[in-house]
Amino acid sequence: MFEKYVKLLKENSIKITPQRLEILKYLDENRTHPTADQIYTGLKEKNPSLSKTTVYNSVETLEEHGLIQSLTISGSESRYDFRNDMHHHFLCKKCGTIIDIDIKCPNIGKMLESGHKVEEVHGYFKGICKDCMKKETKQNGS
Amino acid sequence: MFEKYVKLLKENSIKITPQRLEILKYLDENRTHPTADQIYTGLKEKNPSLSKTTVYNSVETLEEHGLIQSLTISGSESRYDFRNDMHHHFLCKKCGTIIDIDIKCPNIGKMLESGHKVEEVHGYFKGICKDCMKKETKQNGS
DNA sequence: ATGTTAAATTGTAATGATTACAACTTAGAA
DNA sequence: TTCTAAGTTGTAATCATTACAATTTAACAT
Repeated sequence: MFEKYVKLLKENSIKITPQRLEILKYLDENRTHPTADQIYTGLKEKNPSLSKTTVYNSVETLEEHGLIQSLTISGSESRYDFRNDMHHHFLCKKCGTIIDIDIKCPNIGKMLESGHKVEEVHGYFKGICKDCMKKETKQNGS
Repeated sequence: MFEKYVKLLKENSIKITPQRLEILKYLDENRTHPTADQIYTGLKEKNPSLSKTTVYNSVETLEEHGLIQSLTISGSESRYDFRNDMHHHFLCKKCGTIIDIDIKCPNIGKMLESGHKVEEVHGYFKGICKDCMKKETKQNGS
């Protein structure tokens, strides 16, 4: 059940706690880029003793060790992504969905030459997603 | 003094107010990607009646009309950029500076084919800036 | 110039995400 | 099994942002 996450934590010398395992599992199974509050609400029922502070602490630890990624695409709250490989994101301003965009940044070469030490790369696109576009054209009858 | 900004507002059919002119001028002259609070503090002394709500309202209006850009690179607060052309940003985790990176996103072509309607593109790099790197190597004596 | 009105500004209060903190609990090493 | 540093919890504080109602004003028509 949790072997996968136990392994991940062990490999990164992070102390194993039931809360961290639950949070990792939740993020792995919910690739919707949830907020801390959504993680908390999603786990609270089956883990009544869970505290929201623990969610914040845990995602911070997991991010520091590179196990997960945090996104600031929405502006108002952080979102968390189980994927830690480089990819970009698209935020639909209409339905709020955040979609993974599987492209790598071709500018990294230039950045490495700049003299700055680059540790994170975030590519955020914002607009109206494919599905909402379809709905719009249907409504307009055009 | 303010002709440039009067022109900008007129061209975009935005009602001209002293507050909006001051805020635009501040952003033009302070290309440090200031927060709403920094704009407010920077202008408050010479404009004692200025309200922080007005700063928030104004930057929102200016952004909606495409005159300025807002950045969510830091996560905890929005930052505002007088430049509205496409460019990327680098946030130094050590000194907090946000540096303009003059590269365009070569992925836009792919995005246009994706079916999503792209209205905004944000490229955020995070790490340690050139200056802080120099200081670090000096300290280490290496 | 003056009057009119919708829009903008202001100050304060509310909200919402996140952090600080102190008491309690627990994972993992000895 | 014991010990201790680290993790968890709940509550209270903080900080950015938004809501709102009263006042003021930009811009247009007269």
